[in-house]
Amino acid sequence: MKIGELAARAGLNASAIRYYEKSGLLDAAHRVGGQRRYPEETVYRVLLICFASDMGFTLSEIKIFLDGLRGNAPVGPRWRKLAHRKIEEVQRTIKRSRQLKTLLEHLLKCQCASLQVCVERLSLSRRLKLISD
Amino acid sequence: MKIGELAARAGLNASAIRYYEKSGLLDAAHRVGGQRRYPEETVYRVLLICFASDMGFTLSEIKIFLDGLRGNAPVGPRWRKLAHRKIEEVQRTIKRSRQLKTLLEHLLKCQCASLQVCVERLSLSRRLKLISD
DNA sequence: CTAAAAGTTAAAGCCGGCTTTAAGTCAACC
DNA sequence: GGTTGACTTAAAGCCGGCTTTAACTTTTAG
Repeated sequence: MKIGELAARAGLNASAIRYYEKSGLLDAAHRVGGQRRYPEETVYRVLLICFASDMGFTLSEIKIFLDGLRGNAPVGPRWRKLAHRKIEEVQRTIKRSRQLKTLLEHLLKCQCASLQVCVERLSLSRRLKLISD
Repeated sequence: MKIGELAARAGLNASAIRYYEKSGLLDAAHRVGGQRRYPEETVYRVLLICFASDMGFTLSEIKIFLDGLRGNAPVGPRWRKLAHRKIEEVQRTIKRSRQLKTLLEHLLKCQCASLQVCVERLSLSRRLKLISD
């Protein structure tokens, strides 16, 4: 498979694939006349990269993730550490997102005199509470 | 209040404050001998910017948000449109985050032979499901 | 056989949100 | 009144994750 087909099957540009190679996420591909040729498995690997990327992993995190893959199941202390860190990060994100959603939905229909009042009513973030002191 | 104090009270660098001014988030400050002087209210405005920024708004979105403030309560069609868009965005974020959390917690304790198996068991994203076809 | 399509490289560009740098000015204290 | 620290500006730099550009080679279709 040439780079164009691989890219198309993963929904990426060829330049992104080359970038992944340069970043160490993909091994240097086998060449024919200077051109990269890929085996079928690479599609899976690239789709994994896309998935992790969608999930908000940075490329260097994805490298740790992929380096930890053994028989397609991730393992190893580095990986476990990353996973724990990510879980905490994700929990904070969820909390923040819920607060924001609550605030926005409230603001769209509220009659409060000021943001401070809304924020108090919704018991939002310490940072914004500081404001109303 | 000079820029350094304002910055300190908002937990920012002075350069960030100057950047906000240049970006139109803060009005050009009153000057004394060429130096910026701020009234107390500006602290509130900057804290609002920090809060919105924490919440994942871009600076240009924050501009819309602040431009819509009337008596500290946001209004106007531009603002309402932004709010609706943000709510959808936030919903997607929450969904994605939950999936990721589920996947990571599962991977930390699972005995699945491969990621494909995990993904199937957890009924995850279409994109990764494609992989297991 | 030829022309177009797809591949190659290194290097530069882009985005947002600042920070840093350089060179200079102002203010606060002794 | 001099030193030091906080301020000023414009411009450049940084980060990640690519894309674009330019100049070139290889493959493929007709």
